[in-house]
Amino acid sequence: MLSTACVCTKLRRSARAVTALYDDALAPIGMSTPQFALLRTLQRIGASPLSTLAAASGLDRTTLNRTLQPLETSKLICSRPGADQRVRIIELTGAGMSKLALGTPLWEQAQRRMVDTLGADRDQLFTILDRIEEIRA
Amino acid sequence: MLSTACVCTKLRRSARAVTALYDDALAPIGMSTPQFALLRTLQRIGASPLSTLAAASGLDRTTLNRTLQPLETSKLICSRPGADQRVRIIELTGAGMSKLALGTPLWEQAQRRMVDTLGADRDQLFTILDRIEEIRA
DNA sequence: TCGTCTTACGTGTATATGCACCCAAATCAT
DNA sequence: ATGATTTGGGTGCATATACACGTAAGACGA
Repeated sequence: MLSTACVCTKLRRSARAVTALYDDALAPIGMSTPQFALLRTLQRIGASPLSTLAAASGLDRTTLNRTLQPLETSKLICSRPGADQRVRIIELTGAGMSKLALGTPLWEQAQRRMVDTLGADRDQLFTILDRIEEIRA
Repeated sequence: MLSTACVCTKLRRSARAVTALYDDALAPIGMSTPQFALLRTLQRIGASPLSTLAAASGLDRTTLNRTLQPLETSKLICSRPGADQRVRIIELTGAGMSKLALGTPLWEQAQRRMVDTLGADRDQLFTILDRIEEIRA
């Protein structure tokens, strides 16, 4: 593989590699990393409007909507209108929580692999990535 | 946006942010960052079989095929069979080279923005990402 | 040389991602 | 109250990404 000086290409490439690792780990429960990450986020913030969940995830609202569709089809999440009839509340179902419980050790396996590989560089990496996430202004 | 301990989520998030920055910069020539990166790679390695270009780019062969389609439609690249009738040689067209010339200062603008933001951390970041790219083994 | 194995590709399918544009509900100013 | 504005969502479209599967051409051994 050619080396690149392009920060964007470099980051995209590494993200793909890491995604493949986590996807492999999650394969037994038939979920992708973005999907599983969504369940984890929902668990943390609880039932929330679509836009709130999107903001929490750092995803575009429309992207989130599309990502939710297969999860709603497989009943891992459900949605209902809020008091404000415009909002759509997204919520974890019982099946979703079970899936989370099943997937967590699988996710931890990939995560441990990364943490071990990164060692002490992990803090530095996260610090740099924090800065990078704020760039688009 | 919620913070996350997940290395995968973190990397994907930053990659999206940086991609948006480069995409904005490249908007005047109507190309995405992955597309432009492909032209740059082609320029570096010259006319090559699909699989060679895929390996150089660190992309799946089938992903590359799909990414090439709009570029071939807009005549920025062309393809022809090689001596070995199985291979498909991908090549930059004149229009492709012109587009590269037009886009390069735009790409440099985004790249400079990143380099300035990262400062001395850039080397460390690249070193860490190099290690990360080798993880899936 | 004739089958067999390998290699290079293409396509079907599915998810990930976000912009432009549209609709409906809530809010606000007059 | 009512018309204008803002806010929350959904969809069409396009690209990005890769796995599974199928096909054709080259390579190679018996």
